[in-house]
Amino acid sequence: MQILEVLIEYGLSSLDRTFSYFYEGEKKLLPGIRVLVNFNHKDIVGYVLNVKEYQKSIEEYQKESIYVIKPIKEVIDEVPLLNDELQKLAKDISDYYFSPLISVYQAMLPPSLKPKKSALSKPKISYDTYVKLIDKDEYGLTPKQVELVRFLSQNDEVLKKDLKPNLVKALYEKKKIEFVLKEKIRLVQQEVAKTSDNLLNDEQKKALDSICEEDYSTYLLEGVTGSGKTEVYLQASRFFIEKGKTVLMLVPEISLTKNMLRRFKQRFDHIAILHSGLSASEKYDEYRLISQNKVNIVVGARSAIFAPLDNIGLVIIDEEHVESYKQDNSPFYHALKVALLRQKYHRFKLVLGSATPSLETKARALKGVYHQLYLTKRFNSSPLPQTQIINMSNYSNIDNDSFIFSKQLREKIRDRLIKKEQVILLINKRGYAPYIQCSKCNKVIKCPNCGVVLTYHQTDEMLKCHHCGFVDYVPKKCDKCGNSKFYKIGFGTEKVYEETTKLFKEARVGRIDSDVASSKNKLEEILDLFENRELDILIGTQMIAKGHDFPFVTLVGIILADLGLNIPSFRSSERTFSLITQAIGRGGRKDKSGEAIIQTYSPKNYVIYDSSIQDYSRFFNEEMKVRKLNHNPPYYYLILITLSSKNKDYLIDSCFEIKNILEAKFANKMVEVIGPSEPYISKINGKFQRKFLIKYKDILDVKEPLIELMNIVNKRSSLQIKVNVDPDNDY
DNA sequence: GGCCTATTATCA
DNA sequence: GATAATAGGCCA
Repeated sequence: MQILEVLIEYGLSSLDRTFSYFYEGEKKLLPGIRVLVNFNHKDIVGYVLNVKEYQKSIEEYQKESIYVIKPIKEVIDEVPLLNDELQKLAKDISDYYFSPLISVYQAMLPPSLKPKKSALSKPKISYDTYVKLIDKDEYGLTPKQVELVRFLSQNDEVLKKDLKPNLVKALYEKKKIEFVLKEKIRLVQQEVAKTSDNLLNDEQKKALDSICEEDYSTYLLEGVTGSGKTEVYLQASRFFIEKGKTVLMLVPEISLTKNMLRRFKQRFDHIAILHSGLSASEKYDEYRLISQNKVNIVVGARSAIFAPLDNIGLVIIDEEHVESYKQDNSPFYHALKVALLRQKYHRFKLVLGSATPSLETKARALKGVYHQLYLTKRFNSSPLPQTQIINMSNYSNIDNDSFIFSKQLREKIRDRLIKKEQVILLINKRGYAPYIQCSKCNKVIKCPNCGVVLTYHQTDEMLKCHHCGFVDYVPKKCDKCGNSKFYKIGFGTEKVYEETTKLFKEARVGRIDSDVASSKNKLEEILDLFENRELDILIGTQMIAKGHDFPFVTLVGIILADLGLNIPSFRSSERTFSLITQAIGRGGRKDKSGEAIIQTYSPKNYVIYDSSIQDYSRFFNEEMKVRKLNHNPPYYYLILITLSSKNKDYLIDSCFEIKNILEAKFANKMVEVIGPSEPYISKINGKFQRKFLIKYKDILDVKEPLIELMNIVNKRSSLQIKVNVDPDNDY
């Protein structure tokens, strides 16, 4: 008799413990398999964490147990789903992110293998039948049969469905051939012509040599747009593959896997792809290819960090600063953190590539935790675009026919249209949140308590601080200049498109907005049109700023750079800097030099200025001061706690109770509790939400108190808690 | 009291 | 997360 310690498929912190079931069958069960069990009157899937063998009978065991133990209903897997490393990794992630262990397993595995009831109806392994010759004696065969036997003797194994069915049948009956089943790989990869390595410049060579050194550390490869980071990735990959190691290549989003995959296929074979754009069956097949050691390179997005590769030599995270590496639902993991955790087992090289590294990464590089590598020279030495900042609060700069365009931008667009060159117009609408600005002195209304921009809520026409919870009416008069008229700032792509077509009637204008972005085909279609110069002007949000190469773009216009600056998040400056820097880098490749126009109400703001001159170090130094002042990362670590309940009063009461509990626990520690405050989305599915932000220096000060808090909240069925460690946003 | 719905405890 | 047990609301 075996006693199984089983995790239940429900990803709840209150159920983040094992339940015991027994098994009296013949098989020797192993940790890491799935079983079907009855849990509270329902049959669901469980994940076996531990197996204990007993000589005594279940009746005897039951007598000593305080629980009534049930038998499992079914054994689902013969072999463990995950290797030793990944089983341990799941535990590390669960501990770090305060998330249920089962939800980590569910995040790690493809849909067909997830420890979840729904996985049972997901695609299974698909097989192809191959024909194999076992007896080449042609005696007594018809001419057609002889022909097939000879063909098969030339070819080892041939797909059965490619051959004539009756001939195959006849030869099978004469015992000339046998059938072999082989796992089918449903994702069809396009063939790509091979290319040889590009010559490296001195900086690239130095970076490559460092990455290939005999140690196991982490590198920040800081390289401006177009400095040839990918070529370094490729040649470093070759080094590790030739040593018999495997390589994991992460890119921030699905649309960028395509490009990166093509680059890798030009040099290598045996590559698997992992990202959420694949179908469940494709994911399952790619996953098996990896775990059976049939590939030595994996290219993918965030979840590919869980690829069951063995013997990893190199992990590359490209565009390290991009927020999509952080999952924003349970288990809230960040691919970089997972990579660092995996490094403990594999001792691989970790390379973080970026033109504008996250402040956390850059700070670590400067401290010597990561090794710093630079690529400062652009490919073909093409110059960076000339950049001009336009002050939109100066009325004389604004075009007479439009409030969106400056005179300068309109003039330059007209010039490009005449020259048959292309224009990109960027609307910085990331994490869009409307705010209020004085129409006369351009003062943005901020929170009197914490200086964060107040968000305007259309529904109740109130201004709210998403940092500390402050709420106020829209002021009658500006407290700086006494003016009584305010702008609500927050227009979108539609408005800009409308104005553009009005001002430039002859231009062919394309627009990428949320409608377009949700349909993959439509997005590609518009990008293709622009690439083929069938559009003159492309309008869009941040998604047009990255990845794509448009050699005929000689002008980039940033419509209102402040939009991203004034969102209530500690990362808004970092994001805006990165976006503007990248957008400017889009213009002027090849032989044509480019220009960029940045329209803003805050021309003196360091984010705007530093990005206009593409000076990351300068921005880093300025922004670090702000982070230090406001106790934000990388000076403090953050944990975002969201509490929710159907009962608003109960929620608010509980929040203050919790605040007291936490403050008592954190007294005399370097820990701050901020809140409760209203999150930007304050009501979801009929449940009200409030949030706390915990700022701390040492996780050991926070760990136990938070676990206790979660236990307290979990005892109250009408109150839910979500804990997000290292949140990407604090609103 | 009886019926319906909302809330809460519990799962091996 | 899903279910059964329990509490709450309303009517006759």
